[in-house]
Amino acid sequence: MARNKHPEETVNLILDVAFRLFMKKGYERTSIQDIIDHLGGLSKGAIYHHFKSKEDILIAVTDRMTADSNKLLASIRDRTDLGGKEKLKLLFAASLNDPVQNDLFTAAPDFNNNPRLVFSILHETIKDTAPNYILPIIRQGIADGSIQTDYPEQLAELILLAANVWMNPMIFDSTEEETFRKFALLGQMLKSFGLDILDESMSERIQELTAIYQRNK
Amino acid sequence: MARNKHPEETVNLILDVAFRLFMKKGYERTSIQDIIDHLGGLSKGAIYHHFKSKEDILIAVTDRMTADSNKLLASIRDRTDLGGKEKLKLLFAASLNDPVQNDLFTAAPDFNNNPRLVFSILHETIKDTAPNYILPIIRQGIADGSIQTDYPEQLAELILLAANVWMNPMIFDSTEEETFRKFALLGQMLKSFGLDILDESMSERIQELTAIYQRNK
DNA sequence: TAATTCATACCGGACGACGGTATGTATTTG
DNA sequence: CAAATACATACCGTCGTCCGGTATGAATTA
Repeated sequence: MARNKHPEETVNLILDVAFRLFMKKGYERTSIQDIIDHLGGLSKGAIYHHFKSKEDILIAVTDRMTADSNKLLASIRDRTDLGGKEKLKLLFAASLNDPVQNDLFTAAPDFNNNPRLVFSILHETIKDTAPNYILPIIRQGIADGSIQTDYPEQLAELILLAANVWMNPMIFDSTEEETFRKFALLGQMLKSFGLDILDESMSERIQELTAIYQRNK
Repeated sequence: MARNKHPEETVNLILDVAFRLFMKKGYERTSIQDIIDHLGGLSKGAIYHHFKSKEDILIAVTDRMTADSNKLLASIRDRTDLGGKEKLKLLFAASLNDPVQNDLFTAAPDFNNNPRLVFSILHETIKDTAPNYILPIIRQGIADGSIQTDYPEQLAELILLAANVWMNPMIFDSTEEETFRKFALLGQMLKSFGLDILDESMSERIQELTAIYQRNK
């Protein structure tokens, strides 16, 4: 393979291929050789020139996955025209309606046999998304009176764990019906914290995503 | 190593060693050779005589871990002298006060770098414990009027996910303070579902367990 | 403009460790 | 005593990683 004048293209190619394979076959069952075979001529040396290990590729892949999502979260978090509760609601809606969700659910990653991926999501959710994106919003909500809780950090974690992990139909292979019921219960729980932020259109949307996943898995 | 007249002892030895290593180093970073080295003379042949794969050992290890716990859950689930809500409360108390928890938290498994273990817990919680142990109790509670919900399956999952995974200080390396606050928020959430089943003594107990973990990790 | 230097993209084989298997042997069991 | 079982040993293919080497291009110098 000829030397690429724009090495970032090579990096992106490797990440594209690795992403697809990790999602389809799982991290542990994807070998470096598998990746090479889908690289169209590039070699093992190329991979280890750009990444220091297989684990390093996984980290880059998940980083790229969440980068866009985090940008969306940050843009809502940093708005100055909304109260805390409004931001939370918008955040749910915007995340669900993000068109890239369609791509992800169409890809239908096999999380059921993907300990590494699930672990990454879990870890990222608790250690990054909750404290850096949800917590500031909740704090704002406390300040402006739209959210009441004595445990903002924990509320951020619990909400995200339920919404990001438990509600994710790809992780626990939920049917449309189950997703609907999970969403309803999540709504009740949020309401009990004074957060009446889920609505019918969101429920329909997540059922739609579930259906996409079930069709393509 | 001489042939053992009681092969179950060999099986248990293998499981003991594997358990300790999986907890300390994580599943993926524990090699078959590591296990052999701690077996006191036994060889690879012995392991592969009793287990068909490394994964198989992990399954046996986790099965043994949850067997006792499940026995406790079943004994409460099957009592006929208690209402649904009372059973739930007793279940929380009994699980926390089980002395084997001290051993586990003293062992201080490194879940932070243990995707397989965390995944196993997550999977077992949702696919086994929730439907087989919690759900029947919730159904009973609905029947006897002590629990109200339209989504018993989902409530069982959500409660257990929060209590078993989120609240587990070993998984997210919580401090005593964080554990206390998580427990308080969990209590609020349960109360919102009409389940005022957490009390001060449980809070103290889980803080005690957290302290044990933090000392030994 | 041509020659030189140097960093970097990439190649491809070697290596050790890994999980797993085939086969042999001693001991127990029925 | 024969079959089944408990283990040992030698070995296999694959894996992730490393590393010496080459090709290419950009910057520097002449």
